[in-house]
Amino acid sequence: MARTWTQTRPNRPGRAFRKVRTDHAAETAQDYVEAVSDIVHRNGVCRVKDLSEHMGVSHVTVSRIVARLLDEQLVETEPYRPIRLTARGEQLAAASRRRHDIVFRFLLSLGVPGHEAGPDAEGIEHHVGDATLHRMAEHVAGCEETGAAR
Amino acid sequence: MARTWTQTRPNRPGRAFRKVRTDHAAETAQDYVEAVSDIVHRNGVCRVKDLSEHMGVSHVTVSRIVARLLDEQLVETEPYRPIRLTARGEQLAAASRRRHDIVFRFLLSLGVPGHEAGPDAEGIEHHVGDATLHRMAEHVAGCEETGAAR
DNA sequence: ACTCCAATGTAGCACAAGCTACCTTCCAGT
DNA sequence: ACTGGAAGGTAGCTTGTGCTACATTGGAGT
Repeated sequence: MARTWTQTRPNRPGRAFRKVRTDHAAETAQDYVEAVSDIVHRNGVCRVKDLSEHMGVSHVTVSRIVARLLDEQLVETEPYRPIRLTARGEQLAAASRRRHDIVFRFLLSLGVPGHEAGPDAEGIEHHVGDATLHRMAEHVAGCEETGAAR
Repeated sequence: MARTWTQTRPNRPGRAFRKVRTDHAAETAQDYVEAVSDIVHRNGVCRVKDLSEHMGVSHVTVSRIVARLLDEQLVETEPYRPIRLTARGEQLAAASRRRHDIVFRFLLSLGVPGHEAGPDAEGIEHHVGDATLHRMAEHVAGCEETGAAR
């Protein structure tokens, strides 16, 4: 096996590992903002219920997270009213969706079947750095140039 | 505003959402078990201190997580003593490392520079399904056949 | 205009993972 | 043999995300 222990597991304290709790909150924000964007485009409005179904969690969880997005000025809403994205929220949603699309299409171009590429892209998208994303985009472009997937 | 679409709309293909986030504890277990394995191979023994440096968190966080791994019989240890993997722990570590290696080498074969491939692989490895992993392995094999990683 | 119920909000619990502050243990060097 | 400092354990707080149970709201339909 081509890998030695110290090569890929540098003892650089912490840098290679995420700070789980902190990062996760940011990922969640992105996921929700992206979901709001999707739902608004599809349904016209986005309600707590829509989000709770989309994310597969209870409405309680959703409304707490929406409250945080409100604090962060990513969404605006009032009690019992639909949820809209602010300009900042739209920006974040667009960036997230772009990233997601690249990862998703990259997986397809790799030959991963669509039913697995979707969930995998959801999980992966938050963990690809700029260089990796760029390489993925190039790979997708290369494949689409020379024909269908692979 | 008449919302007549109160029934659930299934997610569109390609937007299937990530599962419950309680899988997260399992990811942590894998990361720690892999780290213990790495450290034992490198240093001979693995201490709480080594883990806290490796993971970039305080020793308190480490010892709480180690206690959980103990419950799950993935490691064995005693107070103030080094941490060893059980047979189950070794198994899990081996599986995790295999997965990690494939993702890491795949990123390299894509042309991602090593200093970014490491952290990205850490994040990505837990979100790669079997089909994706298989495709990645094939891609790596293909690249190593036709020459070095670009 | 009222009423009923789905949607939403609130209270309060669990648990993971982060921290600081403080206490205990072990062992290396005298 | 002693002891001081590093390693590790414990207490207790914070935040994030999940839940159930219960209270409130608003709008659809009578």
